Amino acid sequence: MDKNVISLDKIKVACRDCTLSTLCLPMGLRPEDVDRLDAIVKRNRPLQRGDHLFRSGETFRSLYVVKTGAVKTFTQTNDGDEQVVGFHLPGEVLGLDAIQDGQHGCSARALETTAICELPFERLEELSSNVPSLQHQMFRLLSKEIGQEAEMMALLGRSTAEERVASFLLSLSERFRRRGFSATDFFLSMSRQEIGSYLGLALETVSRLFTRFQDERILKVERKHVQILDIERLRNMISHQSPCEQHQAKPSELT
Amino acid sequence: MDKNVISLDKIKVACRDCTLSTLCLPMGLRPEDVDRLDAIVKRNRPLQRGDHLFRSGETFRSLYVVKTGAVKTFTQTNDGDEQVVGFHLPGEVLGLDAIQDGQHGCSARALETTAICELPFERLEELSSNVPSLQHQMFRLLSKEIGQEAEMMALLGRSTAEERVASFLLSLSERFRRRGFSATDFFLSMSRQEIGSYLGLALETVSRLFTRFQDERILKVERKHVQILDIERLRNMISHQSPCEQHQAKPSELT
DNA sequence: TCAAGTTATTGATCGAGATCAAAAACAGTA
DNA sequence: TACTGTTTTTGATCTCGATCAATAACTTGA
Repeated sequence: MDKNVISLDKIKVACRDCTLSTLCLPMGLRPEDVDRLDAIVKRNRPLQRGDHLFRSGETFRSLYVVKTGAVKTFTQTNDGDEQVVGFHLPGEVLGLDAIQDGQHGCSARALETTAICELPFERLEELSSNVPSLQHQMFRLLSKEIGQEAEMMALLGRSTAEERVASFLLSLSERFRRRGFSATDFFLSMSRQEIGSYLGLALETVSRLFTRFQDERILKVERKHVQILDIERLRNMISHQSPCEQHQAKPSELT
Repeated sequence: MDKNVISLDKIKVACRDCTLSTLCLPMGLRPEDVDRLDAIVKRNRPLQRGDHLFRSGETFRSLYVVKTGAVKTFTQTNDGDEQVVGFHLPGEVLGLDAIQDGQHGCSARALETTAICELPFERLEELSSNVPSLQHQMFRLLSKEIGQEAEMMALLGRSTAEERVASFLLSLSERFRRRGFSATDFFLSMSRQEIGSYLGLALETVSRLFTRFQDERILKVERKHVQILDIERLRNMISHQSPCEQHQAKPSELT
């Protein structure tokens, strides 16, 4: 009981005190506007592994931000099994695709115990009208999602299994780093099956690549526990799969 | 000279008189707000086939709406050749991914003679702040793009070459239909190469599938000219690739 | 501590689609 | 009208990763 209160307390951090505020919506807002945003945020009790945050087809009412833990989004394929559409780490927003027609186009469930901030969309929209910098942040947020999905399309359209797994690991690594965790030592909260589904690969292929990367001393993999031993070799995999000129690093990539 | 004036006149239709207004941003706006939107739209002279609308890396200043014609967006792959990211038909918006960091992440060039409406983004943002229904439309627009890209990811991640080409043709068909053109008889403004790049297939595979669909009396293909003879068979290709239950049509699909 | 279920690894085989190659159709131009 | 370059079609071959199958490792609960 006492323990429960404490853990709920931890979860109910105001936006202004939240460590994620640089990743999440408040970025670039004036303190008083952060407080106004804070006022509309609902902080419900955490989800347990396997709990649904929302289901495909449900009416869209809110955006959700992952605070701690991890969530996967997925749809049903024609032949019945699930197709993973994304993995969402702390500071990342879910539900953006549902604004369009007012219903969720995919389902979301927790991969582990997960705390969520809920942003009722009508109130968020209203607030955006009154706070230009919030409107701007919303546009940026949506735009970022579009850019990231386009990158993913390029990955799925063109790349080999090796490149896909390398990209996936680098993406996780970078996202953990930004959140203040180790970029080279982390736990996967999703199964090989789910990784495969997300990357358009069979789960066996994912497993084999993990094994191969381990044999090549690029990784150390122990079930869910991954250590990146040679991040440069991973980077090289996605930048020159062909014996071609090194691409010029765009300045923006250094940020 | 006279002819030129006439064609420019045709292009400079006000939003309120534009046949695309149901597809484009004005949808759901009050007439007076449409006029305010209209006031910030720049209508430059048409692009010729091969002209760039913008290039990857350029500073982002405006969104662009295709008025007539067609545009492709693409990025450079590591091994030098281009990866097509999207095809854009009349009423569709380009540049949404660039809001995020203020520079274009892909290049856009005209596939044929193309008229464009330019929407300077700063002014659009300002107007959105003052016109809640425009802000709402902007959110919907961005959200729609996210949903469509997620669908494309699913297609690229899971589907066979046959399904990809079938989906591509159905998508074009539907988009032409909405614009008042024939859904079963149209010209492709892009090459097999470009289709293949977009769908993650070799151009030879695209060509072979066109030939096969023709042999099976599903299509009639003559270079760029496509006629869909049996749209139901195309639809079946993407809904049951496996001998499984028919999926329930969502009500929203009937719209 | 054992049994049952789940998830991951490893091996063997097969096929869809890439790649290589050449011919054919077409477009632009002098 | 022939000439040059591009785009498309068609054929032959090969490869990557899917699929099938079995075992191993881990997890959970009684």
